[in-house]
Amino acid sequence: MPEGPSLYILKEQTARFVGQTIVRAEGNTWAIDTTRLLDQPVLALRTWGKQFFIQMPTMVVRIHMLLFGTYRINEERDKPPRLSLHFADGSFLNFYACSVKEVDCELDALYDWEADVMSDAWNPKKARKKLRAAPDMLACDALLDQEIFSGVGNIIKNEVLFRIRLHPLSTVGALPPAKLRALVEQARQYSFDFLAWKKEFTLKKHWLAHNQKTCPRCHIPFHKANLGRSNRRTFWCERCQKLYQ
DNA sequence: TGGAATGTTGGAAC
DNA sequence: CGTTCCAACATTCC
Repeated sequence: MPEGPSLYILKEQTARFVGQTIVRAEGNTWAIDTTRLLDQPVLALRTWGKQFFIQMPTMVVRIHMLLFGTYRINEERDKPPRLSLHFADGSFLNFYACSVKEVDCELDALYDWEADVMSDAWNPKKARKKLRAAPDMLACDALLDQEIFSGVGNIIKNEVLFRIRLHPLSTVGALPPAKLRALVEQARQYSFDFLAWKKEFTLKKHWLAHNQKTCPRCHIPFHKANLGRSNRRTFWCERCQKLYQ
């Protein structure tokens, strides 16, 4: 569920709730008082990277799916919902095993919307500028930095690095300008490929590096290790992916 | 079947 | 005081 494109799908599927009023709110969340949601109209549903915001007149609730979060629309699961919102027309939206919290209403001041790779506001020039300002950062960490590439997760990281033939331990400052540009371009492009494949339920089938044993390009075994400050699982080909440092 | 994983946070430890 | 490390959360898959 949790990378940016999946949240984009969530936003699409829940657009029908914008403008509706919450007539019942419950769930096992401990972080907010669900009675405060009662009788509030949903003013907007937004995403920033992997986060989902429910904007109401007097509060904004943030949902983060973390690793295991799920949701259902007009459908129950066999697990208790973390947050369940029922609307005047009888429809409902349930979230499970996610993080729920109230955030400051000033969303525009809190988040850099130009950093969201799924957003119309995505600003590749600004992303390159942020990268140039962090020359010591490793490529594998840069892609997971939500301030630069909001919405990119570990799958997208591995696939982008493989696609642009960049070694995960390359330092950002050592990248030739064309490679830096490709990194930024593909962070967005792969995210939209991810979105299309996710919608047709063929995402895993299209993985070239993530969770793979052998390089599909040169057929030698992939390396697999937890790399970088982020210490996340990384798959790469020592032959195809060039190291810059 | 135990362990790891599409992720983040907060607090302890240094 | 800054940074780094680690547990916690909770579900699915192999």
